[in-house]
Amino acid sequence: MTTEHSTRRLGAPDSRTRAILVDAAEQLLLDEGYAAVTSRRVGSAAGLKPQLVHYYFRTMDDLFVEVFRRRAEENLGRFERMVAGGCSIADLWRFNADLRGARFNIEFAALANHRKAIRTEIARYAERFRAAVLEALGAALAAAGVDPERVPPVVALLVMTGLSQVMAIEGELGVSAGHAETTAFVEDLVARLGDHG
Amino acid sequence: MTTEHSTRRLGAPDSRTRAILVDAAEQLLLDEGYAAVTSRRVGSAAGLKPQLVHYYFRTMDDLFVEVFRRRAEENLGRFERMVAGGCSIADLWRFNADLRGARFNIEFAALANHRKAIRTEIARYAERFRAAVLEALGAALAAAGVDPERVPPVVALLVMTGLSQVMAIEGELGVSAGHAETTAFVEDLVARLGDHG
DNA sequence: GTCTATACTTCGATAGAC
DNA sequence: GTCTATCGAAGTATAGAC
Repeated sequence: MTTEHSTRRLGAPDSRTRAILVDAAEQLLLDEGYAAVTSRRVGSAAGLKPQLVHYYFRTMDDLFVEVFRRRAEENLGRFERMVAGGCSIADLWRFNADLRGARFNIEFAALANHRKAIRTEIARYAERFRAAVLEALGAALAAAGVDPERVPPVVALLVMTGLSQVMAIEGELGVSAGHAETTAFVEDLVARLGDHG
Repeated sequence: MTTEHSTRRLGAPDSRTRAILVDAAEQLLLDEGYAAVTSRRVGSAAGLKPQLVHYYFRTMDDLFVEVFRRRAEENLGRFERMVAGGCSIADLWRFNADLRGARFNIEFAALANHRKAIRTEIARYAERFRAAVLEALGAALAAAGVDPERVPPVVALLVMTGLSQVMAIEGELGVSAGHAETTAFVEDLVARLGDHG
């Protein structure tokens, strides 16, 4: 994460303990927000001493970046495997509408507000993911006979992303008015596009 | 904020100093994220002693709730004044697409993740605001001749909200691919609807 | 209404023993 | 690789003088 060198020892990246710490940090982040991810609480949640966090990660930011990166890579991998087998607009919508990652995204968006290293990491991933989805969505829309002049794929992508994001955030707050209706609307639209292709 | 009573003194709600503290807290929240909103930093930013924060607010949560509530009321007031004079779909889109509140929303969405008092406050406001916008948007869509059976107003509302939200979050990260194109698309659509009505 | 003083907790991080 | 021990900084909150 950083190029400065210090005399401090650092644990191996493939360590089992290290993975456990990342698991604990991710769980804390999801359950209680990023402010709860402290070396003491991560250690405790993992059943280990907090100093081990500093043995495996130079700083807490390094730990956050690792939590993010691990999930991002996993997500990107899943997406690429789905696309490789050929995928419909409905598949793309379902992948996108997965609520599992919503809280995760909110926390990291907030974190990115004031932690430079994390913002950089998120931006890099967001662009990679964006490009991958755009390519798949463009192909799927073309197959469904949608004129890209009339509905640019990138617009459809942003609408799709925005919809699932806003429903996820509101869902967490307990506000769900119109969600069922909107989901039904999108699924109907997507099904009709599927019939065409 | 709370019904427990303690012996501690509390400053007047209409105090000038209190307003300055809320200003400072809001600025810190926007600039550096909610984790930066501590009694020490708020006091320092306001040029006052941190203990004054505790004189005006029983807990830091009370301060957060006040920051949120003040802005929410102001926002709702502005919206209602706009609607009172009659408003078009374009007006609604512009109001919604105001990026100024994006960071604010992200921070509070993250805060709501783990602070019950704040979540309750946000949910209450979100529902009020949602109802107000829905009413205005429903009327504007009807005036533009949009069939509510074909495009339910609540769906249009969620699309609108989602779009501006996702563009705001990405914009903060420095990811802006497709944003200009999407904004142009929406503005064109909205203008065409305006011509009809 | 604002201050000093202070209690107590938790934080990130490091050094060095085993 | 994991532990004990420890530092200094920062956090929330309260009591009481002025």
